[in-house]
Amino acid sequence: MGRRNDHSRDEIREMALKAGIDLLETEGMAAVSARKIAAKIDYTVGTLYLVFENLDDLILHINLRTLNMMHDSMKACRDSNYSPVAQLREMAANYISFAQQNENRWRLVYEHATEIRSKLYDEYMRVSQDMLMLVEEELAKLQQVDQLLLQKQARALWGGVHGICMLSLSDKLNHGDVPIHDMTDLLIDQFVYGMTGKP
Amino acid sequence: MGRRNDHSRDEIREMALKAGIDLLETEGMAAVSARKIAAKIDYTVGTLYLVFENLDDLILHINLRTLNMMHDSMKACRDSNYSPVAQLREMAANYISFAQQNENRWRLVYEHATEIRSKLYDEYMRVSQDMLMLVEEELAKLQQVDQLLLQKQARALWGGVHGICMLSLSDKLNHGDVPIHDMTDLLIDQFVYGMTGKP
DNA sequence: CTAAATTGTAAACAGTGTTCAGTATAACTC
DNA sequence: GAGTTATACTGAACACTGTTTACAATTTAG
Repeated sequence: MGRRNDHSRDEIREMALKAGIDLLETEGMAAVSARKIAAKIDYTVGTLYLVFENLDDLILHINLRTLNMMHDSMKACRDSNYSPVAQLREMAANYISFAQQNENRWRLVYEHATEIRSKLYDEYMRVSQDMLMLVEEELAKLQQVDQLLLQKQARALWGGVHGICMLSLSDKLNHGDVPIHDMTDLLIDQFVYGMTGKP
Repeated sequence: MGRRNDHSRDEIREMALKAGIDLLETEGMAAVSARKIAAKIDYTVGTLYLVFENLDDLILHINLRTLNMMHDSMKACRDSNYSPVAQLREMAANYISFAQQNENRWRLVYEHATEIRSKLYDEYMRVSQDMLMLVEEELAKLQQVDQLLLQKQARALWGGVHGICMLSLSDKLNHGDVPIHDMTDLLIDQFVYGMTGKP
């Protein structure tokens, strides 16, 4: 066909990402393929490679958007009326319900193996860091400790919430009839109590 | 070539699993393909499908072996001289070092999406359950609580250890220079202290 | 010794990510 | 306005993937 010039590079990028996300949400992770995305936006695979380094690059962009959504959602659930513990519980509930309602997007973030250390990866880190900061913030209200311990605590606690979420989704942990929120609440309560000595 | 009859079905199964594990360990998850396994054991792909339902089935068998190794390792690190907390720390350290030393095998267990609910899946559950029992056992020594709470606690705590391990391996959490063991120790200590009220 | 049952192969199918020679068209130059 | 260059895009190819199946070779049974 040759030159069309229907859309700018950025427009094609945006269309491709939207198409990829749509495929991911409606047909699952395996459906996110170069040819399917290309077909959806009415271009050929070659064009996709003009706009993204490779499929992994495209997927990393999708994942970055997902991570940002998670961060925004966690940020939006903050309420100054909550006690720190109540706030942490709320954020965990938020994290879990996002994962449940957007399972494919959530899984792609954590199950897609990515060996590349690109600029995208730094962005990954930054957003993950930002999410942890929200946790640190609440933990800081409960005690007077140095920055390093605060970091450890936040990572340990949120790693815990993440692990419970992960294993529950894949049903590898939640075999019994224990609701997920019960477990995160328990984790947060006991962790905080162990931290402050106060119930 | 036709009929050879060099090995029994079970022998071929065993050879295929060993070859798959070897490929996994030396070349990574992506290298575990039907053709590569077949080539390694000097049979064709068709034979593999005579012995396994499909590649997913084969991978599930590999994962089951990995899970059993993890369970055995955790069981072997038990020592009656340890206090319950020390024992939990030790088991977490064991869990993590296994994951670090067998990263590809560990990742395949938790990152390979498997939708199928086969007999293999029940085995998966059983072994996971057995691992959690080891945690429950230690927690039971620290307090007098009903079975349900004990289950919740074990799942919450071990979900936590798992999450920290997972995120650390993929470097999505451990961006700072916080050692993994520090975080699991912190998690365990604070969790247990929150549980018992004793340091 | 023949016939049947089993064992394994080889090729095919439909899909995947990725690359690239070639072409159609827009944009620029004269 | 014609000719040229640069750009945008295609379509076909390559090397892979999982999976199925017709067929051939060999063992076993009768």
